[in-house]
Amino acid sequence: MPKRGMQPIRRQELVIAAVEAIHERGLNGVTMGDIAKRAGVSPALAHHYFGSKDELLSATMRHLLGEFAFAARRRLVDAKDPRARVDAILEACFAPEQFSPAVTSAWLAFYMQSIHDKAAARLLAIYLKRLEANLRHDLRPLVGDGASALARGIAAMIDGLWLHAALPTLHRSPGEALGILRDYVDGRLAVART
Amino acid sequence: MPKRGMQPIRRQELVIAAVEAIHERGLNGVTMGDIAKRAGVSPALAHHYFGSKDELLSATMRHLLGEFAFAARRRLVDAKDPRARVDAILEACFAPEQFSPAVTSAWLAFYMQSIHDKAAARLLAIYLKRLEANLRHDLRPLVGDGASALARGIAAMIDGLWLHAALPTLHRSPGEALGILRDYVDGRLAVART
DNA sequence: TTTTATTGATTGAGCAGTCAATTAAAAATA
DNA sequence: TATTTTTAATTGACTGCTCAATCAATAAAA
Repeated sequence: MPKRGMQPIRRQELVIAAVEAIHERGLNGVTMGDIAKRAGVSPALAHHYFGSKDELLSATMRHLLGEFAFAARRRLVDAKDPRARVDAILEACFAPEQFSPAVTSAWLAFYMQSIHDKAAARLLAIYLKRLEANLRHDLRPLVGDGASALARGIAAMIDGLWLHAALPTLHRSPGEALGILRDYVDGRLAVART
Repeated sequence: MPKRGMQPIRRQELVIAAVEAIHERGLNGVTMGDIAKRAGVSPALAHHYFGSKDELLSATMRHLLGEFAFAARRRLVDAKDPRARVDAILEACFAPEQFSPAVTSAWLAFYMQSIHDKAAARLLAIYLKRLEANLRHDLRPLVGDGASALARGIAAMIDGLWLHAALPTLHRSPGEALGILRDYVDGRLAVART
């Protein structure tokens, strides 16, 4: 039952299925069969559209990076002062779209992957550098020289909170995570004003 | 060339080799062959002493948990006031023994594993709960009701800093990580004293 | 008739786990 | 002390399974 123009639809479906499959089985535990089954197609079709498992996983990673960039940009446009811009970034990190269990653990799986995979490391480094640069830029007027260290601290805490949120045993909520992050930032800003 | 009494020695060697192999190949990418080769024995011997790959990896996880508990206890004995006790825990997390690239990425690999593996999740939950309970206990006299949230924040930041330290692209140092953590704690303590 | 979507069957590699055979130390026996 | 026996360490060869990747065949739309 072939309908024309399926390519972009199937690619999208497979990428989304990959996120969920990674959540269930882990990045290396997942098989093309898992992903294809979830997308409702045959494993052969996944190969047809992506050429290889590596390519499909790589596309999945780019998809996540793109979604986050979009969420952050959307929140940044109507944030005027530096403090609001910092908050926009924090909110983007814990918005429901970004923060479903499946999306979070796929993100973290790619973090782990980039420990020993150069290609993944390159993609992730771009994302992390940009995130820190944005934070540093907006923090500079607020804390001066401490901006760089604070940006690194915030970036680290975001990832730590994601990591803990991904562990089902701890059942942490996004709201709680945001609160902890804001307390951190407020504490540093208070010290800087002294 | 069989020498008697090799069992404990080989088990130890294999566990340490497993940590390094996990660092290079990831938890699911690693094979019994990788680990055995690094330990200088045949794959069959690894099976002989551990029965299965799962058992070897589980023993490796327990090894890491045990080493950390030891490092923390050692630093806690001569920490007198609450603030010194908090610092003892932070220092244990970033002490050179705990903080080699291989050890850090093996830790994180087990974090990821426990997203979809019940047995790993149980072990890790015990560790995390105990860490947070210790922090909370020592923070209570310093920040009162905020102790619980601050303990969670510190635990999250520790793991985030580990995660970033494991990414070779960012080349972060343990000293920097400790500085960021201490700034966080100091900021919150200053706010609490107000 | 051409092009695109789709799959079932197949291949080949890699790997966990098994087993029987080998070696040498230690213990038991003469 | 000299010997035989037992026990532990160790491995190479083998088995069976899973999975990524390929390909030829089919079906429908254009």
